[in-house]
This record gives sequence, C-alpha cells and structure tokens, in this order.
Amino acid sequence: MDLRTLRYFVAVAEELHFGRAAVRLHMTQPPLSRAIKQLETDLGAVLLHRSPTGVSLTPAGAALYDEARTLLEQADQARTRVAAAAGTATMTIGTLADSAEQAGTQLAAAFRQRHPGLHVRIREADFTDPTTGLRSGLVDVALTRAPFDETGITTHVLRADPVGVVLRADDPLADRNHLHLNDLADRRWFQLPEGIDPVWRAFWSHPAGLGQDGPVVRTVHECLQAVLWNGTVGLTTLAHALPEGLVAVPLLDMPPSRLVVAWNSTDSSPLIRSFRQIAAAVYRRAS
Amino acid sequence: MDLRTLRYFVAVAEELHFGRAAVRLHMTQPPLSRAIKQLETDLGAVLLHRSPTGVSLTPAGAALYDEARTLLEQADQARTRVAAAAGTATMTIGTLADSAEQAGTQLAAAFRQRHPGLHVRIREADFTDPTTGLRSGLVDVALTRAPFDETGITTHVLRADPVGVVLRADDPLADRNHLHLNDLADRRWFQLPEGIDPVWRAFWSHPAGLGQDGPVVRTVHECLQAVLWNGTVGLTTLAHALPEGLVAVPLLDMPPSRLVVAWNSTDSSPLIRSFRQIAAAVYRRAS
DNA sequence: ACGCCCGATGCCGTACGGGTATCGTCGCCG
DNA sequence: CGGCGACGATACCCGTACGGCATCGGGCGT
Repeated sequence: MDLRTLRYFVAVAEELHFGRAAVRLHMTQPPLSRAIKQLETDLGAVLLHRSPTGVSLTPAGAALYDEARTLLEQADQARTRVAAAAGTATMTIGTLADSAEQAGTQLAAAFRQRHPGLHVRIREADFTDPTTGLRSGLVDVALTRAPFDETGITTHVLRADPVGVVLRADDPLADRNHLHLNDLADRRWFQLPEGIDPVWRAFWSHPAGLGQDGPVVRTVHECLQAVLWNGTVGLTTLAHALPEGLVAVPLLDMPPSRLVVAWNSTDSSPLIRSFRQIAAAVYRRAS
Repeated sequence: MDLRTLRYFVAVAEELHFGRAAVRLHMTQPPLSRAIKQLETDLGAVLLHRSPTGVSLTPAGAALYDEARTLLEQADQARTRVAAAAGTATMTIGTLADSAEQAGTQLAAAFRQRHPGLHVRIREADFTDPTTGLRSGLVDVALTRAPFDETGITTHVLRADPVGVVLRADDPLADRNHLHLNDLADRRWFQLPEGIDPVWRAFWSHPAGLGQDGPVVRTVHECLQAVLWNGTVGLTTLAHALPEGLVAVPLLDMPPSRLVVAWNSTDSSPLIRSFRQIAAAVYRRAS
C-alpha cells in the first residue's frame, strides 16, 4: 500500500470507471486494473464490485476511499511543511477540480518561466473547500470560483462564466438552447457535502429547494457521473468541454460563476502580486 | 514520496546511522543511502547532515520525521479500518519498541499457527503510548511494559525484568556489578516526550529529579543512541542484549519492569483469551 | 602517519510498473 | 435471437528502478 496506489484507487473510486480513471491518471486501463487488484490482495478485502455496466464501491472500498483521501492530503501537507522548514522559496497554487484546473497548469507554467528557481506546486481541491486550502495555509494562492466566504481573503476576478444545466444527451430538454429553473422542477439535484462554505453552498444549491435526494458530489467529475448514472441534473460552467453523452444548456436565472484569483489578505508577498498580474495578462489575451 | 521511502527515512532519522537503519529495514546500506538522497531531491531539501562521525537531522529533516511518523500511523489505521469495514477477522498485536518486540513476533507466529485463516498484524509503538494504541482501537491486544494508567485496561503479567542503567563501556562505573541512584546524581538523564501517560512517566523518570537537560527519547533505540552520543545515561530492562560499546548495570533501587499482556477490559473476544493463554504458555516454557 | 569507520558511488541482476493486443462477458438493439 | 459494442480481465513484452555486491573517499582516533 503506497501513496501511488492510493491515488489510483481514489481516481477509480471517484470515476467509478477504470477507463476514465486511467485517462485522469495519464495511463492506460490494464495496469490500473492490476494495481487495484494488487491493492485488494494486499489489504485482503474486495474494494470494488465489478460489472460490465460499471463499478461500485464495497463497504471496505468506501472506507478506504475516505482514508486514502485524508492520507493523500496529509502527504501533501507534509511536503509543504518540509519545504517551509527548509526555507525553500515555494509557491503553492490551489485549483478547483474544474475549468480552473487547466487554467492552473497553464498559469503555473507561465509563472515558473517568470520565476526560475522558485518551486511551484499545484494542489487540486474539491468542492469541500472552495478556497482550496487558503485559510489552512495549504496553498498560497487559489484559482477558484466565486462566490464563497471571503472574510480574510482578497479576490481578483479573471472571467465570468455563465452557468448551465448538465443533461444527458438523450434528455427531452437536451436540445433547448436555454432553460429556466422552473423547467427542472421535478428533477433530482445533486447534493453538496456537509460542512462546506455556506456562501458556496447557497450559490450552487440555490435551486436545490426544487428537487431533493440526489447523490452527494465532491468534484465536477462526480457531478457529471451522477448525471450519467443516476439521472440527476448537474450544474457547471459553460467554459469547458463535456464528455460524450452529456450536454450543457444555459440556465437563464443563474448568475454567472466568476473565475478568481484568491489569496489571504494578510499575505502581501510580491510573488502573489506577480501571480495576479500574470493571471490577468493571460486572461486578457485569451478574451 | 511514497510510504516505503518514508519508512526508510524514519528508520534513518531514529538510528541516526545508515548502517543500523539498514539492518532494521532488512536491507543493505547502499540502496538506503540512494533512497534517502532521492527523497531529498524529490522534496528539494536537505534532510540530513552527513559526517563520517554520524548523521544529524536538519530542520527540514526534523519536520519530515514528525510528518512521516503521523503519515505512517494514519496508513496503519487505514488498513485496520478497511479490514473492519470488510468484516475480515483481524487481530492486531501492539508491541513496544523494546524486548517486547521480539516477543511479539514470536507470539504472533504461534498465534497465527493456532488460528489459521485469521489475519494477524503487528504494530510497533514507542514510549509516547505505552498501551500501543489499545484505547484508540488501533490494536486489540498489547505486549508492553507496566506500569501505566490501567483504567479500562486489564493486564496479565508475563515476566518481571530488573531495570538497569545503560552506560558506555568506557564509563568509570561500567564495571560495577550494581549501582544505586545516588551513584548517578551528577549525570544527565534522558527526557520522555510531552503528554505521555503520567504513570509511565513517573516510573521511568523517577530518578529524573537528579539530573536534567537530557535529550528527549521516544524509543529504546533513541535512548541507547543518546547514551553513545550525548553521554547521558539511559534505563533499560536487563532482558535483552545491548549493542557493542554499551553495558547495563543493575539498579538496585528501581522496582522491576513487568512485561504484560494488556487488552481493553470491555473487549471479551475469545481471541484475546486465546492470545493470553498462548503468551502465558510461551513464557512458562521459556523460564 | 596509518588504519578504521561510515557514507557515497559504480555495476549488475531481477522484479515490478506500464504499454499493446486480445479475450470473456454482459447488455443493447436490430 | 444473434450480432455488436462497452468494459474489465488476461497475456505478453519492455524499460526502469530497486536491491545486492564490491569499492572508493574522507574524517577521526591512536
């Protein structure tokens, strides 16, 4: 049981699909299957129920998923703390598992080029913390989506993306070119996990008063999977491409989601100023 | 940075000696050196100061040591939780990094033989928790040393070992055949870490009122290292062999340390009864 | 100054991780 | 009801990297 294998397992547990998990891990499916099987024999427990239609977690798998997530997070934290103790100049960029993800890698590359010798790291977070770890000091600057509770945090808007409903391509409403919340009154909506930022929750589960009982989602991937498998409806920004079989229809009565750079207001490092400027420049050029 | 490498680093950080760490890890020294060096380049920080006389931790190394210990512990916990969720019959034996260590592996083998099909795991703990994780449920039964705070815990004494002072072989007192605390009034004593079991602390640091300012030790290995390097004096049971260059002299005014089997009083599993019986039988035969 | 101890380095064999090709099986649809 | 497609498992191959053996280099003690 090493951290690499746990990363593999987390990917499979979130995608519930070996093929897609392999894509996310930048590898092919067979070695992934083997690694999971080895993990199962190592732990002496079956973690996944395989069927040709898909994959589901056993109780042991669900337990390991939680454990693995905290372990990987702790490992991440360990790196940060060691770097801090070593006095190494380090910049950690937090991104949301979202369109901000690709923006993050792109900006990180530009930032590395601008500041050679500096250690630049990227940390991916999920919906459980829209600040991606700013408050706990896990990251120095975040590429994330407003709105969230901004006390103690300063933000700078890069772009505003309209929000759309994610539907299966065979949905009767899939070919509309726009929708209202009323059109979806009888649908099941995804739920956000417990204990997350209330402002964030209010924004994204604003329409949740209409339907209930959807599955809890922690990442965009999980949200899209829920649409495909559970027949719920999801929400997403219209900024990025969707996988085969899903379409996004603009939702007229949702305010747009703002892609922002965020940092702790007390943190006045010149690196953050620099990062903000580079981010702004990249997005000015892109639009 | 995977868990295996972290285990390597923890071993080196505790032994402060590549060769001994390699022995503890059941491997040879060269690949261990390489692994640590790779870890350093991976983290981008120097973890150890190497000198021909020995090894010392840099601030970054000390930080990683703490992080790695908690990570490995969490990983251990994860295995236990997954096994519990899977409903696998599992027995976890906790041992103190002490003479109880070898007794543990020996008993585990006998126990495995008696209960084939059962998963038997060993967890090594250090002085920070003399119950080796009984209260937190990390282990089902502990092979450890009394006395400690026994509320909620039942113990069964296997053996009583007299306690001795550990001295360097070249110490002027090394050739005595017994000593009293007064003989050591001017020496520096090791310190136990913060927040540990008060009964345990009272027993082992009973003579600490005499000297102060020694290094904090968490394992027997660390204690012995402190004797060799810092010229402090250590305490140990007389049950096991000492490395070259160290001698143990019986301390007349210390009560003996009792090797015990311990389990949660509320836990009335038949496995624990069985374990107690096997342990008693093994030690009856041995004496 | 010589020898010893300890960590580093070079070299080699093996074993494990990852890729490509293919199979077994179940569900779907004509 | 039979063919097709999707998905995970299996077989086989290759490269890397991990561990062992032999040796080197540099301090420290005598």
